[in-house]
Amino acid sequence: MKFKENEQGIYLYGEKSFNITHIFECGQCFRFKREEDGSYTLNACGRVINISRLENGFLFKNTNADDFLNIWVNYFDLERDYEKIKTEIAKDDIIKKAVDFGYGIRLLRQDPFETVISFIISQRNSIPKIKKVVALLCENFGKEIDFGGKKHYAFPTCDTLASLDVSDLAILKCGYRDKYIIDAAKKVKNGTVNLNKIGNLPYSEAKAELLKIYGVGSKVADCILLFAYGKYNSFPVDTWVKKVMLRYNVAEKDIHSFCNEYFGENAGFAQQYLFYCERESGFDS
DNA sequence: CACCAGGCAAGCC
DNA sequence: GGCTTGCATGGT
Repeated sequence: MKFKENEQGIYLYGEKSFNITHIFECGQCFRFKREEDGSYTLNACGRVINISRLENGFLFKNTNADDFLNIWVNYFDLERDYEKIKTEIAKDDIIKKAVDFGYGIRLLRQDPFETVISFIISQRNSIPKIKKVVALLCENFGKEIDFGGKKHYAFPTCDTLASLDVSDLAILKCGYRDKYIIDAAKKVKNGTVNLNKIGNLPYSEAKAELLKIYGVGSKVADCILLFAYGKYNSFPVDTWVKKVMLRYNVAEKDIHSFCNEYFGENAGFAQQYLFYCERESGFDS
């Protein structure tokens, strides 16, 4: 991981496994906007940055060396060797093609509470709809952030959401998920669910802690463990992944055991390449 | 009109 | 434990 600080921000270079389209469009994160110039504006960690692709690297605007080292290196998982992971998991033509297609994916280290709420919203929703609902949630209940002459909004705090009533979320038009959001915020606030200890728990215990939340099931818990806590043996199974696994001739009930055996401790990375390729490329024969 | 979207809880057995 | 059904909303 190599970078330089300049008057515009941070220039990241020499990293093959980094592509802003792959990172943001692969369905792990919902608070970004693709600008007309092809750059991406990201809202995360209470900050707003803009990332654009240059000839041999990427320019991160609205940051500096301190913030980059303290926040964004961790958020973008920049110290991990993705070339090595991709080589290890590319065991057949299906996963090889998916890795080639989404070669620049990185699994982000997102905020646990934001990830819990976002993936509660994600259930039985399309990604564009999820982005709309999350944006409305932030605009209505998040703290204002100024960037580029525009107003942006941080993700609402747990305290703020825990103080609301289900009816306060009617403006989100998120359907039956409104009560799940309130339940999650209240259980995190009163300590029924401890998001701080999950990172130190083994996979199954960490998952059990998340399943205490009304509206969090197996798939949403797996997404939270993978996208917020870096539990890379987690393998979320949704409708797209089920489609891919049909090509491996694996029955739905056997997907987890098969993938943990086949892809090993890096199953979560494989899942994300497969999901992105299946959804974006019309991979079918 | 039907069917689907990064599923889940509740009610059965 | 597994299987079935209802579920809010918007897009195609």
